Amino acid sequence: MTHQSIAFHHEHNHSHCIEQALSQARSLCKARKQRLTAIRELVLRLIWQSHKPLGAYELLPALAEAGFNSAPPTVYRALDFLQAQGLVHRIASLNAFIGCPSPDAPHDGCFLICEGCRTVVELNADAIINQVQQEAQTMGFAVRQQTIEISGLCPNCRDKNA
Amino acid sequence: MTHQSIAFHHEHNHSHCIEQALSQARSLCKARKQRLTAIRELVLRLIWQSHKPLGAYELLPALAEAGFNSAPPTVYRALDFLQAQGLVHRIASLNAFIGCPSPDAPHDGCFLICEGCRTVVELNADAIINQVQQEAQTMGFAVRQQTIEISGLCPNCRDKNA
DNA sequence: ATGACAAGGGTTATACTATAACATTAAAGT
DNA sequence: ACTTTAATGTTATAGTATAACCCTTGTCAT
Ligand SMILES: [Zn+2]
Ligand SMILES: [Zn+2]
Ligand SMILES: [Zn+2]
Ligand SMILES: [Zn+2]
Repeated sequence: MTHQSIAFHHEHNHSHCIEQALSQARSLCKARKQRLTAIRELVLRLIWQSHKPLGAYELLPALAEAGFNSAPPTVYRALDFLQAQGLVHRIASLNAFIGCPSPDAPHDGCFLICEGCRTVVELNADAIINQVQQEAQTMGFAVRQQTIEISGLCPNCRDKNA
Repeated sequence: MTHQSIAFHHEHNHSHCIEQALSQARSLCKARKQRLTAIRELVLRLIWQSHKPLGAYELLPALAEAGFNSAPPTVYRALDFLQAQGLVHRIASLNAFIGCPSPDAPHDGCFLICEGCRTVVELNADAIINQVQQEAQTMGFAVRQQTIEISGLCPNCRDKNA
């Protein structure tokens, strides 16, 4: 099992995913002198509850439960921060957010989105990104950002449907 | 100049783009026994006013001017039809719609989006799509749909900024 | 310490995007 | 003509995101 595909294995030790994400976030923010406040950490933890992307409004009830203000700006501010730090990605085709498993270096994600179980896996897709760069270059186009979101069926759901 | 990149050349004969798109749409719909009604054709024509994507709500005033009902469902229905026929694509990262220059065969577009002039070009990106297929396959993932949207600067805007 | 400043968060309102549901009209097939 | 289906009109509402303003808290220089 590759590191990337771990999310497609439903029985993996997910608390490890959560703890690793939070630990990485803390050390990254510390190194960058950015403040991982209580709200921000909570939002990050909520997003990492699973490998399924969450919409901003799905986060609000949990913020309310935790005693924070739960108006939209609160969660969008936290999400903006987390995105700026590369800790979460926004999935444009779903209007939803997913934790980044490798936030050390800033990058655009490349996502496999299962339409069966809604699990999302972020690929290390250098090959795709290089291919895109190449195509763009022949058009004289200077790439700044890439949105690459692939929908379909993960191995589990594909087998079920077969 | 390649066929693909024509939209990046601001001085091209755009009425030719429009007429070709409409003529293709008429013949495709006829062949498929689908009705390209007045509203649908108008929406398609509006979208082809330029090579810049339009939001659904940007179409409403023109529909009103033409004497049609201009409530959101009207334009979304037309857009749904045009998308189903492959005549327009939705750009998820912009919540906007763009005409498809090659609607004969159904496909997911692969778009270069200029952040300077907002012009969008659809690539014939078999190479990218094959690369994506390959990456997905190694994960056991069955691709159904691809969202590939590249933002950056077109040749013109890149030169201006330099 | 203390004050000045910047960053974060609370709060209200609103903009923007998209769809549900049901009534009415127009088209197509018999 | 009659039936049936597809398209459009209409009203209401759901879902996503941001503007603007104010107050609190943290940061930092003095
Ligand atoms: Zn996990
Ligand atoms: Zn990532
Ligand atoms: Zn196309
Ligand atoms: Zn441009």
